[in-house]
Amino acid sequence: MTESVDYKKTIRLPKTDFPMKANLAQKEPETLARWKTLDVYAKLLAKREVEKAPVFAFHDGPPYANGHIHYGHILNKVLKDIVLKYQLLAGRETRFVPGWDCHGLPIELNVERALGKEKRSLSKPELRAACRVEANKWVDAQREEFERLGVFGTWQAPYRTMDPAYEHGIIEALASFVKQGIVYRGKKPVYWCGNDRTALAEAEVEYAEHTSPSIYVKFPIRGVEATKVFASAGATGAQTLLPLYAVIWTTTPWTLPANLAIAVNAEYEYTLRDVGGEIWITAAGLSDKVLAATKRSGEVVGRPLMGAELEHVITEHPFAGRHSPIFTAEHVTLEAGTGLVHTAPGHGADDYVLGKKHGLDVLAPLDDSARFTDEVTVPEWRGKFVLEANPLIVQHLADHGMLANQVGDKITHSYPHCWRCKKPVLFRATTQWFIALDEPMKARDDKKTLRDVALFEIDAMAAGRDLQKGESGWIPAWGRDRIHGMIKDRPDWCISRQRVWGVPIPAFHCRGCSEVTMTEASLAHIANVFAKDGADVWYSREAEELVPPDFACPKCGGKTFDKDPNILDVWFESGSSFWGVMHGETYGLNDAVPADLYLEGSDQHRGWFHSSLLVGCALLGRAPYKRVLTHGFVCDEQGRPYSKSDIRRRQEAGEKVEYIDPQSVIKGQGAELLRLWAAYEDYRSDVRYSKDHLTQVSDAYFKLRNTLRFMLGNLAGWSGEPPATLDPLDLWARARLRKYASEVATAYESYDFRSVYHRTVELCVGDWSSFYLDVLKDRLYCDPEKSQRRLSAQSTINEIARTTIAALAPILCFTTDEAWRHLPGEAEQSVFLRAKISNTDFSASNAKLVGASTTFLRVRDAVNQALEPRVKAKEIGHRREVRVDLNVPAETKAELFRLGDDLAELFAVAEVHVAESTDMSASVSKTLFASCPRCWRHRADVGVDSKHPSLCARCAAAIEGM
RNA sequence: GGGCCAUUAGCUCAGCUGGUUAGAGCGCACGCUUGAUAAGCGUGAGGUCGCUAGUUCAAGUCUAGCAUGGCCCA
Repeated sequence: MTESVDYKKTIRLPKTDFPMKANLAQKEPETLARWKTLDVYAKLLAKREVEKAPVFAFHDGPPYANGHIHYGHILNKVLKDIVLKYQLLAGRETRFVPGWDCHGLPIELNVERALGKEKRSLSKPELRAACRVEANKWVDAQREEFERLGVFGTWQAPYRTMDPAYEHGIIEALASFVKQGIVYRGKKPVYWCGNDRTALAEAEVEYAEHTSPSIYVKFPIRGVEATKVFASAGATGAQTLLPLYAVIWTTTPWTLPANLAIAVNAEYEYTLRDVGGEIWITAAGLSDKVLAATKRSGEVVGRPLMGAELEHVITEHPFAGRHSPIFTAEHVTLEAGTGLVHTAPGHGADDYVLGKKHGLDVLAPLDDSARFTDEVTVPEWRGKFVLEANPLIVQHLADHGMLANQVGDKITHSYPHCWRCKKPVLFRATTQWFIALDEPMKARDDKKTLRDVALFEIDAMAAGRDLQKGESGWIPAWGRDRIHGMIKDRPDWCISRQRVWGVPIPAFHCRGCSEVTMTEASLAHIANVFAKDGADVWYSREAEELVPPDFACPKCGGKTFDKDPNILDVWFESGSSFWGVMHGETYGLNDAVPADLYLEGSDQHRGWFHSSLLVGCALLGRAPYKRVLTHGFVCDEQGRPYSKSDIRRRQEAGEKVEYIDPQSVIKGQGAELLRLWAAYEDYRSDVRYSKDHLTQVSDAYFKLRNTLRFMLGNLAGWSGEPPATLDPLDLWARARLRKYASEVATAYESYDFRSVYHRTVELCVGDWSSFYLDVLKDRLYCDPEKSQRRLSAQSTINEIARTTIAALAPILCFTTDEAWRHLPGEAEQSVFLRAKISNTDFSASNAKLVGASTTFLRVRDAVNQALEPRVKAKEIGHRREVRVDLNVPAETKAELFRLGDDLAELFAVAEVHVAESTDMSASVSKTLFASCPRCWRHRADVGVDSKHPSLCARCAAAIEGM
């Protein structure tokens, strides 16, 4: 009583070196270096191999090797890494071979821009060499940025679509299509620059104002065709004897020689109007405008016709001396023109599709410099550059009475121009290579088409073939509808591009007879050449050096050839990745086809998933993957795309938005936060990103970190000694933990990472921090060091810490690695080499125990509510000095004691008295017990020990034992 | 214009096959603690479940349309 003892020194407060402050930006690189030194990933893979662990075949979709990584890349790679690390911790072998898409236009354009004028003097091999350097530059940059995120993978040996081994795979994939007999050459309109004599990609076209002729052209409808139209319109009398014309509008007179049809919309109304001696057909809604533009007036004749009624009416071409039938098409609108659309399948995309549908020619009577060829019926126009021919054509129409408006009418509109020479471009059909979607595949017994097989595969995956029962191969399930619609409606695959930086289409053109040859055998030969020397040889060697031995033109027996000038569509390249990378041993994957999982953004339903599926169906006869998981895009708080360029555009438009550079986040706060962010958002739709989100993620991070820290601190000095028996509360905690573990495993298995996040936060906040750990403090701090109850608590905390760290490891790989090393006996280890995530069964007795806590916490809430006003009123200082009187139903009372018989301890109050009653109520008052100066509890047994008259019995014993 | 998707508290998410006063965590406000302290605990205020019709005894949950936003096409 007289002595004043500093009891604080006799209690065991948490003690750990695991710091509260994370200092991630500095620690993460250290952890990465440590992983490298320990060779953690390789060791883990070797371990799984020794264990003969099941393989989870995971395939990386190659990002384009162009520019630094942005949030989309980060989201994608982190999600992949979470899957990968989970699979590893779940005991499976998962080798992640990262890849890059290295060929293609953007890199080629970058190189050209950098070279400037020099470009023109560069040979193709030189240009390709420069592109290779450029691609490698970005591969290296992105590799560093991806590795910094903590992503495991064989970074020292990635795949690149420009690797000879990979190029070999591409040619083999192409050979499989040839084998199926579905590769053909055909004509298709592409953007074309007549000045540069080259095809242009979409990205090479710039829109600018341009003045074009504006002409209304009359297509005569004669004889029975006219009679038909008049009859449908119910027109009678003298007017039916007048000349009848379908009137179209165009701004490109030069495409008229290639006109083969007229398109109308089936659902629009069309009217006949007598404009003074002749009758014009136009859409009803545009009729007045057309008359105004042509300075005419006139009465409506008969009743309006639906576009559908005009279908198959045959008009006459105004000068080419052939027919031009009317077809219906959905692309016809009432925005401008006459509602009747001049259709030249060789000069327009819609026109091309419509022409295909009706079996029209793809007529494009131009040469490479956009001059008319001899196919043009009017001799004076032949050899003329099309834009120079324009006025001649207009005059010709006028001279022959086929022009409805005035010579010289103009329109200024937005028109595509060549990005390089700035001249207007045109749309011109050229010969391209295609893969037929609707031709029976020769190498198949059932003769199904590529489209048939692809659609079948999409549904087989949706039905969960290759998977656990009830699981769909499309995650989320609507992925099936999306890709199904795209495959169902897509046209034939145009696989050729008129560029240099890519894999050539290795076909040989016979100099003697122009026959083009590309066979399975020739491709097999080329594939081997490429495997050895790379595709560059196509440009550095002569055709004769590239053909197979004893090769001759199958048609004329010729021996001299030209090389096909086209390269493959890059989607064909990346679509072949499962073959180039997953198949065989090149990348250490042991023939892991089909892959268990592809995981990319939802834009890839049109891109990589799509092309991979088509290649898979030709090459394997099935999809190259068992599952496809898609994620959305990264958007800001308003839901607008969060990309540097988008934000810059919006800033220029005066919006108040800022772009947070991901590298600055990594350097400032650490990559871990971005990893947690990726797990925290619902990736199935677009995910949000902003400073506030980062703050929120950071708050959650520190909550988790501190909870772990507290647990680690309370394991200080614990020798691993197990208790003889476990305290009921600890039994509850273990049951609760098991429930959590099973939920987490289920969540990971179903790729539901945010559920892992939410479950973990709920657990740490709701169960551990505010209840379990809070209650435990008294035991941990004040009990004798080796008391059974203290050991029971510590061994349970050890379980909890290990399970929680393991559960978070796929997401918070840096922090969990650090925390793991602060566990007793794990200082030199890595969480990835030691921890496992397992789905332990959650038994019925466990469920009952966990259920009891619900009751308990409900009663505790009632106590808290009773307490709150008394504390607010300053009547009670702390719950430690509170006596609780409970009235509860009998069954609640029984439940209450399942977590332990010391309710005062569980409620963290001085005393609890329970009485039975029909409903529940709680009241609080001040206890009469004295408080123990060591443990601060108010207890009945304070002073029972004569040696320590101020202490409670437990504390007296604890002091004695020291 | 078409296909697919999203829209529940300030934020991130739960709400299963339609069924009592819509939940959690964060944030916020107020209070407690100072033996997890650049921490911890408690209490509380926040929602006409995007809008409009409809089906139904009953709709956040089903149907249709619309709006806003996204991806992919045209």
